[in-house]
Amino acid sequence: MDRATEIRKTAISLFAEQGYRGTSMKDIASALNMRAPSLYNHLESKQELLREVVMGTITRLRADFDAATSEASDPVDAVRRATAVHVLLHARHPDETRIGNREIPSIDEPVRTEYLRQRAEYSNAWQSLVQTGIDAGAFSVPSPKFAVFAILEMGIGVANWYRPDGELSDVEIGAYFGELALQMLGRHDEGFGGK
Amino acid sequence: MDRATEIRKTAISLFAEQGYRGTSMKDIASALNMRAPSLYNHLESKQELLREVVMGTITRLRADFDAATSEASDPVDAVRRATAVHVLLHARHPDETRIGNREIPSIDEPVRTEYLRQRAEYSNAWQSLVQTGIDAGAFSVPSPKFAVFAILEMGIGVANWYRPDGELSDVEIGAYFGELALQMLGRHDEGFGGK
DNA sequence: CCGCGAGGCGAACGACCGTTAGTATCGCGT
DNA sequence: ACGCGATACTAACGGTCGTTCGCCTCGCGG
Repeated sequence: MDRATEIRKTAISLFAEQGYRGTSMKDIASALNMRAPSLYNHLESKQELLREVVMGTITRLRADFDAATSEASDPVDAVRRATAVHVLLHARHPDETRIGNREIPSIDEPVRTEYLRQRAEYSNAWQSLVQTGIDAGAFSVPSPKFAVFAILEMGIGVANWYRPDGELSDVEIGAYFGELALQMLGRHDEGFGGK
Repeated sequence: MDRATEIRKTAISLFAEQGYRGTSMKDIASALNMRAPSLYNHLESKQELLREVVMGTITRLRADFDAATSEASDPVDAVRRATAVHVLLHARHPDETRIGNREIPSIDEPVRTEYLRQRAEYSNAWQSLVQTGIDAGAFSVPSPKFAVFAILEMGIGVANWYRPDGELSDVEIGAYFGELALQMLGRHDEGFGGK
């Protein structure tokens, strides 16, 4: 692993632990037995590190969503798969996703606006997916908009408590939360706790 | 409203919007047409403002939980009430709860450790509540621990999207999420009347 | 063996931060 | 009318920050 990659990994870890503004370039350098000015041989600015993390993560999240839903055979399967990949990304990359959720005020313009736009598009894609399911008669839910918010937020929260050595693996939690999501949407066909 | 209260309200608003470290004493003072040093006639330090917010919020959350569950007649009712007050606090105090969830790295020791301890106790109280329901045969859930995490996180998320002028009021969302929580726990008896 | 680029280093810069000290002003109780 | 407490102000201090600059060393290709 080359220096530039080491620096980025260390920065992500420290940003997640201490916050972006609570982490100095000296902190990052010290963790690699370097001095702060030496970092600038491998990057342009501290802000660049943050930008790479948050934009990379939202891009990855949207790509996973698109892949998952395009593989699905019907709306129920699509929601199950989309929830699973949403949860999986948060379980496997808790540092990156926490930074993306907590450090929004630390992102300089114009990147912050673009980042928020992409997040809104991700949320909108979910709303459309569920609406398609409702139109197809697959779901029965009093307030689909709020149900989707609930599904997304419970997946985001996985980054705060998931531990690889816990009683369920990340894949199992993804499957479990996929079923929870379908329950919350009032899935009509049979299955786990369905009506 | 006296000056001390005005300062605290302004600080909460700015901390929520820009982050604790992204907000300077000058920012707070400017919003009140003051100079930064004048703030010190009304407070001891910037950190004191943060401490008051986060400790006040977790104390309020635990008190509401205790009140809600002690009024309940059975585990199903207790979970419904506990979810409702959890959601209500996050809907009505989004700034304070967001600060409590995002600014953990900004809290100086020893307050941070004490704050995290109180959060853990709140989470533990929820786990116990649900376990009581399972023992009483009211719930059937494959992984109660993770179901509780999901319920708590989906309520925390309300602070990120709830708007007072939305299609549902905060009380309605609290009731709705209470039902979602019971679904997620695989409630055995159905409806509002209990068994 | 030489040259050169990559990458590390100390020094330093300008900006900003939280906070303190000392001073002025205003309004109220007496 | 007077004094005093509350509260605002300016000036300033010590510290930290991100970043730039110039230098030095090291290893490798020719």
